[in-house]
Amino acid sequence: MSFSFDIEKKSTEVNLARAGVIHTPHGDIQTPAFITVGTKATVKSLTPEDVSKYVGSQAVLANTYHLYLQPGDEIVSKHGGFAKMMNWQKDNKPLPTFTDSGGFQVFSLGQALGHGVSKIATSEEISKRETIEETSNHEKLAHIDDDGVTFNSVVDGSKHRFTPEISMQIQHNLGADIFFAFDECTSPLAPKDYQRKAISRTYEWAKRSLAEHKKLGVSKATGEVQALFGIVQGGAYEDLRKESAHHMAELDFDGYGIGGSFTKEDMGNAVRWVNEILPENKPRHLLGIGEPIDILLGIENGIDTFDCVSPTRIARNGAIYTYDGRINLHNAKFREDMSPLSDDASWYTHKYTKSYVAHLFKADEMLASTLASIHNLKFLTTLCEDARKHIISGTFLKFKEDFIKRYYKTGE
RNA sequence: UCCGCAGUAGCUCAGCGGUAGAGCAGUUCCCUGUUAAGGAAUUGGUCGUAGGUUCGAUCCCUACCUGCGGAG
Repeated sequence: MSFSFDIEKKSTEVNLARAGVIHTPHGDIQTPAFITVGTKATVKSLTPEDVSKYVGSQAVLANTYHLYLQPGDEIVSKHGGFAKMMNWQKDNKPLPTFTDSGGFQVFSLGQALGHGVSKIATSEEISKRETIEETSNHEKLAHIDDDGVTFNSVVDGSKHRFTPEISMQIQHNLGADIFFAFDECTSPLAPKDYQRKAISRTYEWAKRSLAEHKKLGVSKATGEVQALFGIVQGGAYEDLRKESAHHMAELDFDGYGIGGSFTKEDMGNAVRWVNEILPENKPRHLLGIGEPIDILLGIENGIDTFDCVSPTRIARNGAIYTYDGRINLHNAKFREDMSPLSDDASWYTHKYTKSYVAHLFKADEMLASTLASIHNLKFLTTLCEDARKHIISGTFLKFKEDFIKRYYKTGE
């Protein structure tokens, strides 16, 4: 069985939104869908059963950079791929997986390291970018050239090199159903001419990724066909985004990722510029995004799948999503709040009070991270499921507006 | 009863003749292809009580109170 994508229903209200199904050798993904991040072949603080059963995640995304360094992609391959290694399945049936190419680490361990630079910037920060000078070579853990990236391991400091070819070889060992071309993710604070250079480099790397993938054939780990997605870059610039989208659209990828940096205000626009160009019949993944509002904007503008560390990261630090906005369980007012974490009785986290989970956070208990992570992942997973239903029933816009009205009513 | 030691932020403790600091706790904030169970900000004190010395006492002196240890 191989890879394909069916569009089940195009939105009757907005041009780009659609509900679909991604078929993979390890099961289907109903889209739009939130893909849970398990960087090192584990979703932090959760068992695979938590993720499949209590969250209901359809797929997990792991990272090439991290698994290459630890435990090493050859070991992952000996397990039959990272899905098997981490026991990612439900009722003994395999579930789909993604791997990211390691391109993002070029940014997060390179230009961004030590600067507190996020890939999401405000336009204000971008206008002040000249105050951010080039990081000195001693501080950076990654150095980019046209052929690839040389970097130092965050595990032990040892020196390594990624090229598009090496990323493909590693990802064939990791064995995900869907994996990404090796790209360069730029800082939102990088000047435009650098971002222009980065999209042509990403284009060259995309062609090399595709060629290497074809040469390698099926996954070494699973013996199955893998789908390769090309990545569109271009920062917050409309012309660069469109140029990059045209680059990728002309290549024979199975689907597309939209990566890189956006301004908070322009994310929906950037996604629309790109998705109006990308071929309609191929799935589109928005890399590393999702706050609830961003997910709705992405779906409206033609995104099929998302992944994001935010739900689990903020969960580990005490924050959870609610339909009335994000709350911080460290706040004193939750000490005696007897209401359930989730109002929905069908959710696993309905059984726990805010007071209890707040206590777990204050006591520094591991279960706090577990419960909050289950909750936040369930929230985003459900958000995507609900969006899907409303696209099919033709009521997406009202659903989106109602959600946003309620979510932002109380704060921000 | 005597001797010694100690009383400084909610807790554990620094400090010093020029009207006080830290860590933790507390109170908040931040996190978007995870170097993240991470990071940041910030509120708290008539320095045990009462006198005295001094230009000036949390610091030196006296008494008292409280706690701990020792002697009896």
